[in-house]
Amino acid sequence: MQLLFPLVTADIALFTLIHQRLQVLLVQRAESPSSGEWALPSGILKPEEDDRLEDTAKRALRTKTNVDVRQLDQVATFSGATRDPRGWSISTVFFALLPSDQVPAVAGIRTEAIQWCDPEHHGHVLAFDHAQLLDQALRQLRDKVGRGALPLHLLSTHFTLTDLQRACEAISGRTLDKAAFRRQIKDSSALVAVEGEFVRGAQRPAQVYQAITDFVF
Amino acid sequence: MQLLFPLVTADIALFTLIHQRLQVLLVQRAESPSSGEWALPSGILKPEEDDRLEDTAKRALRTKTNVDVRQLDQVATFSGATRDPRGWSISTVFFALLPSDQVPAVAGIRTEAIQWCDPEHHGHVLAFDHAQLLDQALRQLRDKVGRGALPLHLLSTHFTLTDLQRACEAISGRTLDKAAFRRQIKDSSALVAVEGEFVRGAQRPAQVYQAITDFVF
DNA sequence: TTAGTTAGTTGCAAAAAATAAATAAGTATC
DNA sequence: GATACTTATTTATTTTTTGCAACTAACTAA
Repeated sequence: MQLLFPLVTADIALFTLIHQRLQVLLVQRAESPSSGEWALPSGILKPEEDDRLEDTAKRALRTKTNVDVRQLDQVATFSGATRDPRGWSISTVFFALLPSDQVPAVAGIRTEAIQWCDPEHHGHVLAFDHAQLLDQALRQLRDKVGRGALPLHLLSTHFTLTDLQRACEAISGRTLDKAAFRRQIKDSSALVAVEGEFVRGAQRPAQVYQAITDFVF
Repeated sequence: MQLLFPLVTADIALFTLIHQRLQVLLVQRAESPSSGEWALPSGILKPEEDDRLEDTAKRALRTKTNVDVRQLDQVATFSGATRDPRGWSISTVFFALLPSDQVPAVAGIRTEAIQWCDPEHHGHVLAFDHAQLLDQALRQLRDKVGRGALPLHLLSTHFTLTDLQRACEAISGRTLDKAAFRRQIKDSSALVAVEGEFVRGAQRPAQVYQAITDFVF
């Protein structure tokens, strides 16, 4: 069956850090088509409800995974007659970052299961062209961080510079130099030290930082 | 009136060089809404005709301006209930580059006029949110060239290194250093010299270059 | 006290980028 | 034909950025 109008969806690659590893949230589809297969969380546009496609994405995430995100980055829009068996479809892909302490444990309605997976070797065959969508989302996240953007949304509001460096390393997939990393942060002036607050361990206490008030990823 | 389904369009910012200046193609709309106002060339998705949104964009450009482009770069997708008076709409924006010797002179059907304009100071109030779309297209072009991509599609198949440097300067809006520019080109190895072919003037002849066969912008 | 651990800084060499200068190869003019 | 002029192309020099290693700081644990 061919639809007169295209199917319009918003898909999200939601990233988090678990044990210093970058993970992406996948859901097992509960409905046809591709029921039982794994995919990115996805929602169909509801013009009466959504102001913009960003809202479709947020709503989908809330409905299927009980997660609320504020920051969304648009990755790209995929379109065509064959990428979804229901017919001509348009999917705008976003990615979002979530601190590990907000990791959802409960599946939403109409979703069989949700799971955090390694975005590169997720071990599932993904439905539709979602493998490609995820690839591109991951690449865009890496490029952005590689160009100096600080993925603060992966961390709690208060964090140490080592926390942040570990996050960047998890994203880029390689270890970074401590001195160079701190130089870069000094230059960006996107962080402020929280005076008098430290994280203690079996070593010299680490200064706690937070984002400046008007920080944007 | 509110549509049940969103209006889906593809919009193009078509750039060229005229007298060493970067220009973008604007069209004067011949139909409602916003008839008479200036805008980016835009077309409505026809699922029966278009394989992907890229095809919608190419078709729109062909129809309205008699221009055929091969390379398209996706910029972003804009969406919302209020950006187009016809109702909930989705516009995926692309940009393309065209050599100045393929500049179209004739307006297509359903277009009152077409005009090459300075993309930053085009002197028109643009319809819908097209000023924003154009801004973002220009920014993306600049970023890409700033990261080392060579805008060969703005030039003829044969060109000199100075031609190419002028093109990059027109895009970035500042003068570039000759030595550094040539080093960058050597490193990229995206060009090959056309043996024995030179451009002559009142000076030392300039070596002619062309893109390698599998060049991608 | 001492060993161990991570935080944070400093110094330097290598690499890269920006700037300047020199050389090359032609045309136009005297 | 010599000289001036113009732009192409390369070479040299300086400055800035980056990568690496070492060093000091400040704590805990034994």
